[in-house]
Amino acid sequence: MAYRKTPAELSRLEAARERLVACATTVVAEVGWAQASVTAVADAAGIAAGSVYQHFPSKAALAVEVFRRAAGREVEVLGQVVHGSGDPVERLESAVRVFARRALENRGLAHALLAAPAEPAVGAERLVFRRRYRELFAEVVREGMAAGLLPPQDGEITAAALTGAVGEVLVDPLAAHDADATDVLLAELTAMALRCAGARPGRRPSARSPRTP
Amino acid sequence: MAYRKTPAELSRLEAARERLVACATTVVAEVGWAQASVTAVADAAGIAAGSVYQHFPSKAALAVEVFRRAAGREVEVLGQVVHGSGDPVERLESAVRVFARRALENRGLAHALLAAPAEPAVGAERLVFRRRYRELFAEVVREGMAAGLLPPQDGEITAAALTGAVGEVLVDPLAAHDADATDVLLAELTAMALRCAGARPGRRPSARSPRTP
DNA sequence: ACAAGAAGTGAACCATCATTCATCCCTTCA
DNA sequence: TGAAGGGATGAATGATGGTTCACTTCTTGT
Repeated sequence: MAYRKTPAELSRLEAARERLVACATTVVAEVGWAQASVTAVADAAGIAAGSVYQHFPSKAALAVEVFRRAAGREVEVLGQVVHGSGDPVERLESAVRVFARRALENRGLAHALLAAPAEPAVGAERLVFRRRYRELFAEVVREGMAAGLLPPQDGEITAAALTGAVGEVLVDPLAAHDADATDVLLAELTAMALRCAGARPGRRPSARSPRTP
Repeated sequence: MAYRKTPAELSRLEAARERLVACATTVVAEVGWAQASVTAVADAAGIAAGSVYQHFPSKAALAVEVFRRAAGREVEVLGQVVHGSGDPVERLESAVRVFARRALENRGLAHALLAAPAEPAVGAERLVFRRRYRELFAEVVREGMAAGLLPPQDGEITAAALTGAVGEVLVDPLAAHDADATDVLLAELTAMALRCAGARPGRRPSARSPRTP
């Protein structure tokens, strides 16, 4: 009799689950949470609707997993920048640039993570991750104040403002889509962010084309 | 026979419609769009669910009307401040303070207008009004630049950032609710906004308690 | 006061999905 | 090879909530 154990069969299960999460992420990035029905997601993954429940107890659980994975990646990347090298102001500038660039590279996903209407479970998760974004920005702002590079301010509020500001600029169809316009947008955004935190202007003119990580 | 004409009966109809919109606004401010079912709204207005369709062809139409009224009031008030007296920087500061204060005074409504998940029709309307907010901020930023009070920048981007920043700070449960904390929050917010637009600091120390319209 | 017409009612209707489950099929082990 | 244990299936189920409509109630003008 075939007992419930399976040597490499488990990996097939795990792979199917991963594939499901990946496909669901794609669907959500393309059509938003509201249009991402269980059927649509299952179709995209090439499985039946019922099979989704082999991997997740509910649609909400799948949605939360999708959100956590995607948002976690962003927080991870942002954390690397914020905790990287350079003075606090440089790191703040890099953080905003990286945050914005990644969002511009995958607008659909950025919209889903930051703004798209979603079920309550995802909304709650969104608040959690927004706070993480904010905490990262707040850290570097506080460091900048401690180093005397930024004027006294409430780091939390500045951080919240930066999160909201970048999101607002990115989310609705304001900027063009060609690479040149993207560079200009990034330059304006980072300049705005530095002003917002009170960094003294006129350090570097915020170079356009050369690669600035 | 009573023909379809009605002298003062029309006003009763109009009053009922107004009452419906007002009650729906209250419900939305209290429980959000998602929980504001036709039944709930009708109950709040003291009418039957079916009667809603005497005044609006669909729930979406009612929702859009509710949104337009409320958001229109905000745009109106903001426009008065932006087109009021004082130098551009003063008007920018006032605009942010008024925007934020009004939102703090009615958090539920602010959340509904700025962030709460909503049906597509309301989402579309939200984009329209966000653009109006932005245009107002952008105007005063451009004036500030023309007057040499603000450094060169993309007024649209700064305006979008201000809208997003204020929304972000206000919307999620960050700030306390007592009057004192509100004053501090408003002071920090306006200071952040002035930095964000690049206004030279140190003009007025942004008084706390005295009434600053 | 009465008839006609409009507004109000709320239970029934219908569409949309998430979820379930009887069944099928594939893999595993004797 | 064959039987058994689970994953996979997808049509049926159920819940939710917007919308409709046959009927009641109210107002109006004769």
